[in-house]
Amino acid sequence: MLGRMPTASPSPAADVSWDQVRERLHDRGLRWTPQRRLLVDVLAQTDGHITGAELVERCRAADPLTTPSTVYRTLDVLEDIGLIRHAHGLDGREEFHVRPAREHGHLHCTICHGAWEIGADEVVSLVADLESVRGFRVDLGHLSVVGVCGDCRRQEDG
Amino acid sequence: MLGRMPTASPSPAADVSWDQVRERLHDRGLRWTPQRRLLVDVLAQTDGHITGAELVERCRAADPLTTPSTVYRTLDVLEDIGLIRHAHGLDGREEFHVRPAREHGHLHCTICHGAWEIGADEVVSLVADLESVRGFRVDLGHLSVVGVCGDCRRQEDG
DNA sequence: TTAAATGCAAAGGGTTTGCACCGGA
DNA sequence: TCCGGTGCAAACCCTTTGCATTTAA
Repeated sequence: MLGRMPTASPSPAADVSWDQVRERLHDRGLRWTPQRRLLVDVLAQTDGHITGAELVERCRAADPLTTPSTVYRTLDVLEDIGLIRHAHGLDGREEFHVRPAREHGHLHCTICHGAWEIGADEVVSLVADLESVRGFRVDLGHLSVVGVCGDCRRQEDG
Repeated sequence: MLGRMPTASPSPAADVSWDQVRERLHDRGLRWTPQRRLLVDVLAQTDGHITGAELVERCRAADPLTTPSTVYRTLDVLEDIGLIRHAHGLDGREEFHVRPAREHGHLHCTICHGAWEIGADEVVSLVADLESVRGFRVDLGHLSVVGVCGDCRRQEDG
C-alpha cells in the first residue's frame, strides 16, 4: 500500500519531536511503555500515510507479540495528544498520518490507487469560498479529493 | 442518520427516471425482480445519502424477508447502470446517493454530523487548479470536504 | 429453457471491548 | 501502592462469497 503511495513531502519525522512524546504523555498522567515506544518508532519511520492494520503489521514485524488492541488504543492516545491525525482513504478505511508541520489534504487516483498530498496553497479558493459563502471551516487535514491522475488519464487516452 | 442530514437540493427522485430502471436493466440482459423493485422504491424515497446498512434496514421494514446480500448485489448493479453513486462518509463507511441530475460533492460537519451538498460551481477553481497544475481530473461525485459548519462554529464561539 | 438472481450461511476484515493481570511512576 | 496499560479472546459491524435453489424472460 504505502509502497504505491508517492508523496511530495520530505520525511515528516523531521518536523515532529518524537523525543517529547514521553514528556507529553507524562504531562497528562499517561505512561510511557515499551509498546508505545515501539509504535512511536514505527510512526517515526513512516513517510506519509498508513492504515491501522498496516501499523499493526509493522509493529508485529519488530515485535511479534504486538497485539492489535494495544496498537489501536495507542493510536487513539497519540491522536489525542496531537501527534497524528487520521482521514479516510479511497476504500473508506482509516488512514493515519504523522502530523506534519504543514497541514495537507490528499489526492487519490481511482485507477492506480496512488495518493499525493495537496497543500493549503492548492485549495485556498475552495477554503475561502466555503468560508465566505457557507461559514464552513474546512479541515484540510481531512480533505481527500478523488479522481484520476495525469498518468492514468494519459493511459486512458493512449 | 439521514434525519440529521440536511440537504440543499430538492428531491433527487424528481430527476431520475425510476420508471426506466426496468428498461435499462433489460437492455443489459438483467432482470427486474421484486427485490430490485423494492430497493428501487426505497431509493426513490431517499433524499440525499444513505449507507448500505441503512438501506438493508429500510428494505427489511417493508419486507422482512430481505437479505443483505441481495441488497448489496443490487446496489452494485444499480451503480453499474449509473443510477446511484457511492462515496465515503465521515466514518469512512460507504454512503450511496441517488444519482442527481447535477453531480455534487459533500460537506461534512465533524461536530453535528450534518451533511450538505456542494455543487460544481463551488469548486470550479479547485477543479481547474488541480487539472492545470497536476493534470488531475476531480471526481466531484466523490468529493467530501470535512470541517465545521457555520452553526457549530457559532456555538463554539458563543 | 437457461442464465440471472436469490437466500442462506459462513467467511472475511479491520476494529473494538470486557476483563483479569501486569507494571510504570 | 495504584491507576493506567496490556494481552487475550471474543464480539462487532458491515460487507462479500460460495453454492444450491428459484425464477424472470
